[in-house]
Amino acid sequence: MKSKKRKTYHHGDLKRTLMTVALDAIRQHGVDSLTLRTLATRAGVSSGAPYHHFGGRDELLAALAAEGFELLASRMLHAREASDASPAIRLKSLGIAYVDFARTHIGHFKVMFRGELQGAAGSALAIEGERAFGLLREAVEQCQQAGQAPAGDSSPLVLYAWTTVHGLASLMIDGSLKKIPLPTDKLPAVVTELTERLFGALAGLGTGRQA
Amino acid sequence: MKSKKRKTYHHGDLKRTLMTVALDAIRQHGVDSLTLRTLATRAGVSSGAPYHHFGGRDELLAALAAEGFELLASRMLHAREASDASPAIRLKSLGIAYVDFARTHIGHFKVMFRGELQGAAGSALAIEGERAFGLLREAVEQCQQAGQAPAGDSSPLVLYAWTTVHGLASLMIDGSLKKIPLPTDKLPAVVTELTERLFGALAGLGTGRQA
DNA sequence: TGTACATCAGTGAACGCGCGTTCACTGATGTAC
DNA sequence: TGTACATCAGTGAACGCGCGTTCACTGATGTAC
Repeated sequence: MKSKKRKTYHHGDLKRTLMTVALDAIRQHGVDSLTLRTLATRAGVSSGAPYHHFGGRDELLAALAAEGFELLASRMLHAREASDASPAIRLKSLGIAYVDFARTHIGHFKVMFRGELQGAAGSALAIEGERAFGLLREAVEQCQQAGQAPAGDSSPLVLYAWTTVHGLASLMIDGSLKKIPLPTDKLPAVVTELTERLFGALAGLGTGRQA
Repeated sequence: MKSKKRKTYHHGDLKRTLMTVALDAIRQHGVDSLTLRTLATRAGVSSGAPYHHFGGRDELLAALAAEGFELLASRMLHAREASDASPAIRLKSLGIAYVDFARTHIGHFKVMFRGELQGAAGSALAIEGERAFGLLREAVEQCQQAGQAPAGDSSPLVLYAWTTVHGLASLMIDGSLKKIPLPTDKLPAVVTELTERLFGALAGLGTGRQA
């Protein structure tokens, strides 16, 4: 079918191809319906081929999740470096980077945040996920030190930031955003603006006492 | 095993039992790993029994989702009735009701918001889901009319509200909230306070132009 | 109240299917000399 | 440059398994008279 089909016996880049095909399938149909067999078919190889690159289905998913966490962290790190004007602006950039990552890496995002991967590989991934979270916390606390966010325990503020970006990302990904009549082609701009607003509102929070 | 096991040939309330057991399994292990066979076993009946009450697995899931949407709408309606002081307070109550529903109905919530149910039953459910969303929109627009939220297109504000409650609910449900060191027993109170703050901040939004 | 019968709601064996995974194999590629 | 051989990365048939689903059956319940 594919014009690309070089009839070499050795594929050359099957590992990457499998991951890409998997991400595409996950983006469209979710993690659960992913099977190694259809993956192999879609990649143009036999059903046994993937086992030369992954220990099994779970290992493939773990690899995707790990890649996703790395990408997310790198996006956020990059966003932080690019805008060192003020802590508040830095925090805003981090939030936008988070949402933008989700928007452009739907497959990764879905694998990363399905709760059911736990286990041995799961805890390793949890540590990975901690990095992005740590960046958020750091940025929030720097806002506090600069007087751009209310002092005190940072946890509620971090929770607020996390809620905002993760909520927006989740809605975008499960398709619920379609309920809101926004021009689809302008969605990125709208999302950016909204993220800015939401994070901008952080400075106005926290006047009450902590629980 | 169960002391409850009345050895009547007819179960009496198998439909409800199956749904309850299913919700429990989904809460713990997610939708994907749910099988009718283990469900039947857990309910103490044979593998064929569920088919006297549901057309099949998909129909059971659809029933759970429908029940969830009804419960959510009823919770939100109740919250709205209970607090007709001012539009802003009403909006806050709706948000709290949403998050509280998610917290106390994790199984329902997971079934309701997995994107992959589409199809014939899916569109029917989408309409159901529209109800809760409509209540939010209504409350936001009443805030606008009362001057408690910035005028103009309500969509960005509704998106803001939706993002907030859904994000908080999602984080609670996939376990990510464990990353934030909060006393577990006080979580409900914290969530309530946070939701109040988030929705309270809505009035300060929207000074920019719409996209 | 008792009896005959229809219907309801279970049983449990059986079916086909698709999946993850394994394995003996084989063609292509890399390397030592 | 050519040859022998090891290794890599595929093939494709086969396996067992658990699942959704079906079906002939049967015990329990409801109803008409």
